[in-house]
Amino acid sequence: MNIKEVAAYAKVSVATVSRVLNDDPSVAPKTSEAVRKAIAETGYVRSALGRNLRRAQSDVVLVVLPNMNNPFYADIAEGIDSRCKDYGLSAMACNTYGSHEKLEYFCGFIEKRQARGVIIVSAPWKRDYSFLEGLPVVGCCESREDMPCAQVDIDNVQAGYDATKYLISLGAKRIALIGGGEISPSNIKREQGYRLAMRDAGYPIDESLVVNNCYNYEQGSAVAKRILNASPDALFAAADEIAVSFINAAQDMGISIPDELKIFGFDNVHYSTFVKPKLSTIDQPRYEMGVQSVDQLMRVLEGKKARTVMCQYKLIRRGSTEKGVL
Amino acid sequence: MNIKEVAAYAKVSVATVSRVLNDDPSVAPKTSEAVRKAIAETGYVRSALGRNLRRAQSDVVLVVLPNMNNPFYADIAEGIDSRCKDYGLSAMACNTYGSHEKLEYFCGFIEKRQARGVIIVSAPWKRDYSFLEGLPVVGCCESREDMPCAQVDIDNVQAGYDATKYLISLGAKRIALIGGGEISPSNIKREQGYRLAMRDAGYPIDESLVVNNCYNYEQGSAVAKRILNASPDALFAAADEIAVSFINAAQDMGISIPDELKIFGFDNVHYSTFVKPKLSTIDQPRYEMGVQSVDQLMRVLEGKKARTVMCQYKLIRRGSTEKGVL
DNA sequence: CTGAAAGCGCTTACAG
DNA sequence: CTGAAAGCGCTTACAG
Repeated sequence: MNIKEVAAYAKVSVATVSRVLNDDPSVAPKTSEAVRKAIAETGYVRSALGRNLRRAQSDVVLVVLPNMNNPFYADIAEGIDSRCKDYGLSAMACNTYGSHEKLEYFCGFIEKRQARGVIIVSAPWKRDYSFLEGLPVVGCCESREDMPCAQVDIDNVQAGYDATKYLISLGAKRIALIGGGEISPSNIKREQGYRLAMRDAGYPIDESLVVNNCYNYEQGSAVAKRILNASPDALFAAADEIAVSFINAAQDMGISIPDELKIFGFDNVHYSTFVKPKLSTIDQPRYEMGVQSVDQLMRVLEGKKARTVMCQYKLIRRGSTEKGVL
Repeated sequence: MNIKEVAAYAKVSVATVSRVLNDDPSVAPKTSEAVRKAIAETGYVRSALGRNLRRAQSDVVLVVLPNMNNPFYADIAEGIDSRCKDYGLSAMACNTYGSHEKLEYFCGFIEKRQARGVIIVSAPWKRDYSFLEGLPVVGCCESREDMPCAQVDIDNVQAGYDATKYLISLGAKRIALIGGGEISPSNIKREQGYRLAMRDAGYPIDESLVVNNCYNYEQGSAVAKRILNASPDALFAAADEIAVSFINAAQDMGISIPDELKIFGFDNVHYSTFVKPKLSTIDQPRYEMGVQSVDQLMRVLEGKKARTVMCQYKLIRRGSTEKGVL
């Protein structure tokens, strides 16, 4: 069933059917009604292919993200979904699994006219991003200088600084840092913040307490013993999952939290409250960051100047750093 | 830049450019080379819109799922991604947030010609699924009789039976059941399996130990005290998140696990090993289920008979049910 | 208020 | 081996 058949069924021209489909007010009420009746009776569904080809634009926004394992992305996606709907667009998520080739492949959907724009959530960490130049693309999280597009993020240097300063305010002096990928922009910034705060407090950093390239629970557990044996009095992990691995490792070693060791994470994922004590962490406004990403993408699409947006994070105090706190 | 301009640039017809684009072997090597050069020099990217309209098909498979919060879906998505690639298709994920309207909306992409087919992961729980009749759609998880399409799932009745029987084999007699949605097909089946196993063992079910509509950690925590005060000797939760909430609640009440209470979950999500003791659970072959879903979808698209596939699950024994087990 | 016609960017039988 | 032409399903100026 195509528009021509519906037109014949309703005894009008295809132009008229098209006008009804597009709510053109110039169509006479009676004609419009007849066409709607024909559409209903035939079960006709307009082909987006014909329409999009003719209008030279798609109504799909691609959300390109590393994978769906991290629930951190879920709220961002929800913000994107919601705001896209406001603009009459549909968001669809594609996984790169960290592959730069896949990122390029999905961005290619713009040029192939299958997507109106792309929101890149936590871009893979290496490589050249110059191919994004001029494309309707917005980055969300893992913002970086060499990405030629508007980006949405939090101030990770400040967040790392705040977290460390908070631990210091609780009396910590020997603070371990367990970081993620050495080339991850956010990780680099969080470490910068950590180092600034330690310097400002006048505390030396014991480099044996600093570890990087620690991505998941298993890797955290693997280095935990060595770090904990060096007796830090606090620990700042660049991800909640790592922090949780240290909570467990510390408890196995009979180290009491938060008395002997304060542990601080990052991201406030839902299971950060499943552990005991509950994890203190940084909460990023994930949903809002998704919304902002769409807004900036729309600015690009409308030819307006898009800008890089820094969102407000929250420091969440819980039992892993303070006794008696929820 | 369109195919016409490339043709002019290469001094050939658009037909020839199209043939080169489609690797038609009838094109003379020299001509082909010249066209490829033109494409490279002009930076031409073929419009998928024109191509898809002409060929009357899209190369996108929509993966419709409730949300991205549950890492359970991540592995399914990865299996789908991987298998789609084998078929030259691109998988894109869309969230319904449990809305039946959104499910219908996304399935509409098939009729709008924007998607070749749809894989519905964990369909929303109520309503009429007859609109799927005849569409190239496959269901994955939460399989149901009234869904007129091929489906991929595990045998949830048997899994519930096995889990319960396993707890019984460890000496449990008063086994609590904490279920999810009362109208979720998988939940209903797991409870069936539980009841069958209890009956086969000749143990009565204390209905005060059976709870449903318990979806998340908070809801688990909310009912935990009442259930635990009724002193079950084991507990089967229809989701790991619920099981974890009970591990924590039991420990708060001074109940020792697994000695006084054995706890069993479902799904083997990654944080089921973050807790202490580690959680015994049922592991579904998520990746494989994703792969199978694509295979069945391809059968539908090729006009072959697709079938409903039951995958093998694994019962994972850990410390929440047995002392000394990893 | 409505219709005939051009055209979006491709692919593919058909003819040569 | 290559090109001219039709046509996929729409939208939209243009004419009336």
